Amino acid sequence: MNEQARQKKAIPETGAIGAAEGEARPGELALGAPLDDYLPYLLFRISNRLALNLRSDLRPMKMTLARWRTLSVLAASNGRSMGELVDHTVIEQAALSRVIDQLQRDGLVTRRLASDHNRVVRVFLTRAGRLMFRQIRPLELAHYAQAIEGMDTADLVQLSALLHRFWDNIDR
Amino acid sequence: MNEQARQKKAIPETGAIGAAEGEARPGELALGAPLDDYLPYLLFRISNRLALNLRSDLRPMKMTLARWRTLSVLAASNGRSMGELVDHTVIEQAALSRVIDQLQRDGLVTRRLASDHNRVVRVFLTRAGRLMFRQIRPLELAHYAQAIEGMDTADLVQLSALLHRFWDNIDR
DNA sequence: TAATTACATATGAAGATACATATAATTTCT
DNA sequence: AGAAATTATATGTATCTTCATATGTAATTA
Repeated sequence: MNEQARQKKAIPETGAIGAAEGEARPGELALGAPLDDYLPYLLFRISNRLALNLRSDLRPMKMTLARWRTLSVLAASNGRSMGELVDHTVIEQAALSRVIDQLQRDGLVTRRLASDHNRVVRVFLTRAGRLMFRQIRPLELAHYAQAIEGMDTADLVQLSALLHRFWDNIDR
Repeated sequence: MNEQARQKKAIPETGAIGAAEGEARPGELALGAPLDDYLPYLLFRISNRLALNLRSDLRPMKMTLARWRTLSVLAASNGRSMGELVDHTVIEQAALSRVIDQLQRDGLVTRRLASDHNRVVRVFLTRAGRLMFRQIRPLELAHYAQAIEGMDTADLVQLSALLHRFWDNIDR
């Protein structure tokens, strides 16, 4: 990411090369249209850049993104079932199962059968898990502070509201 | 994702279990604070849900998300170098190299040495690549249409502007 | 209540990604 | 110009994710 950043601003958003070859006929999807304003693509890039940036902080403490997000969800809402974690983390069930394996191996969470339903597994942070969360969260928040630089509360409230509407539309 | 959707609305955002254990002392990061309004987390969930939804459409045509996004970037801006593609797709260099391998194997792109710099590789869509793009794009746009249901142009312009500011802050 | 279906989680195998490093082409420095 | 540093891309290896399916538990039905 570092080397790439240096050259970034030099890249034209729509190359003459591509535009020449991909001219759209009327009624057809434009091949040479810029992607930058397409919201899903913008959202994706933001999310992945944030992930990329955070990863460098996570690496020294042997933490991966999937594990970190899972830890965060548990920090906000301990004792969730696997299924609930799947929904909250947006990690696939099979992957989540192994994410929890790893967190458990590292002593950060424990699995316990739900008292009422013997097929439901609930996941709990351990003391070490809570400690790890408290240790990493500030690093994440530092990134966030940079991301919202120059944006005031009204902007953020607005952005949050719009994103929630977006989310409600796709989450089903 | 389907089974999970059914139970989703029943999940309380902050569990009493977690809240009880993770009470924050003054000046400390809240352990039991809801994650839902934390923007990076919201962005991540949106991005991943979109990805998850799209993947089911991509699967039948043997297309993966990384390959699709790369194809999209090339459709918007053909003949980019590997490095430029890394920036635009936010896929890591090593991963992108193999993504291009695959696309090339499938006959959707070709690699060509840049005429002036013998170490930069430029990537071009083939006819088949353009066809594939035109075939998949409508599916993606259908998802998008659903995502922005109920949002008017002003909302979208606003959202886009805010996200661009966010992006500019983190992209370096 | 035995059989059937649905649900929650786990696991094997294949494929994809990440990290470190290799290779090769330029550029910079002295 | 020659040596050292930089840049662009590729590749080996370990780890992670995905897809398909297995396993065990609970709910439904005949």
